[in-house]
Amino acid sequence: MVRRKPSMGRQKIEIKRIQNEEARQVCFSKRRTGLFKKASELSILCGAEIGVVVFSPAGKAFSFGHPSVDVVFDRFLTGNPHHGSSGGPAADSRRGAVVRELNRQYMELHGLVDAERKRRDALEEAMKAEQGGRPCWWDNNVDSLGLEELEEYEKKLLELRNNVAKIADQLLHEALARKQQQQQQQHYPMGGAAVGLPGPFAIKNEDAIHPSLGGLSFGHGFF
Amino acid sequence: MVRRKPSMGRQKIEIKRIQNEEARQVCFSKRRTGLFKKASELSILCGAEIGVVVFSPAGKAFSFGHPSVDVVFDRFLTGNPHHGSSGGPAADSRRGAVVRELNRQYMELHGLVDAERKRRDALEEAMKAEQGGRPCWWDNNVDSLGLEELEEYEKKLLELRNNVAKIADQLLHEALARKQQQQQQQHYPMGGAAVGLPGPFAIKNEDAIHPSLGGLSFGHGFF
DNA sequence: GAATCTATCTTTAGCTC
DNA sequence: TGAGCTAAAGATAGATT
Repeated sequence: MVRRKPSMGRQKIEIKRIQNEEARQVCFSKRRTGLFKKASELSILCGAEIGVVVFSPAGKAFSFGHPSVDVVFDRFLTGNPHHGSSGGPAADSRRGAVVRELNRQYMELHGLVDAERKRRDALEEAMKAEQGGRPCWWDNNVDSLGLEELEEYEKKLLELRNNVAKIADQLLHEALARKQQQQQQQHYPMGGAAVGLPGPFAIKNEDAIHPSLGGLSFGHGFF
Repeated sequence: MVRRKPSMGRQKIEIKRIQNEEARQVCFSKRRTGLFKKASELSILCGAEIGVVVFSPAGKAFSFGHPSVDVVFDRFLTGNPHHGSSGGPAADSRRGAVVRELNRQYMELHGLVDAERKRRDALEEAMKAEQGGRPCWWDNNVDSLGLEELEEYEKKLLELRNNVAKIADQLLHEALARKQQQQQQQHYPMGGAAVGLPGPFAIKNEDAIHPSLGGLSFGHGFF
């Protein structure tokens, strides 16, 4: 009859960096799982929105989010005032820098158009006065030479500004979409608890992001 | 002698939304604290980088990060391949959409400038031929009427495009900087554990973001 | 390395102040 | 509203497979 080892059970540990690399890796896996479970429970129990990102020491990324990391981070970054949809007034603050600069440059260019228009008008005036009201044969075309195009430019520039505002607003979302493509969805069976997440949860493991790491050796391969 | 109630102790609960609003709020506070503590321990024990954002049901944001939420999220969003500095090649992909669209619009406008230049040249040619080489008295000024300005425009537009590219690249970092100003640093005494985080940790509570909520009443004030 | 086990440590539900 | 209490629930260090 073998003396059943009664197991020391869980031992108290000091919260400081674990020196043993293998033990550190095991602890990382266990606690990362536990952290995601806690996050999941918090979001379910209290209806809170949560985003968690964890990078292993080797740089591998894991994430948990409800309703999704992307939504939560976007809301965090844009200072979304409420549950409201993004792209509303909150988006203005995010794209504020771009639009402000575009407005400044637009006003500068608009000033040039205006100055050009005035100069042309004055020139036409002087011309008519000197020639006694008899116009050059191509006077009818003079407007199409530059002013028309300049005004076309001005219009285009306005469009440009508006487009850039929209694009700036989409910047983050596109980046996030790219991320989602690169990520494989990871199932969420959790230790053995089988909580069964009811809502649109998402746990991701970004394997595909750092393909170059595959060739590097990190001791025992800490991810 | 009053019968000391022996306390039922912790009761098992089902992981589903807590209906009682007050109980939900209490649970949120406790578990949020616990979640941040777990995150902190994970980052210390395993040297992992972690970012956590939690929105209370009322929309108030809390965050924990090591080394900081901003760093971790930026790394997550840009797909930072390693610990490297942000703003490197990864930033190109982030601003790709903006720059691509600006290039498209720039090419369109450039086409207009070119067409205008050709039309003007042709017109001047025809004019000279018809008048037998005798120019209008203001022929010397004709070039300054529009073409010069158009070319000025073209140049400005190029600057605009380059500026926007730079600005787009700074978008996220500016948003992050704004966030940091709005946030008050919150101490991290944790329940009563006094773990004493040694590194550059950061727990934040974004009180200042939703001043308008101050006037709203959320039942018992769920934040 | 990942899954399992178990004794213990840690978290927290329900109350009280 | 927040801090503290108590005891049961839950997480996990260490060891084993």
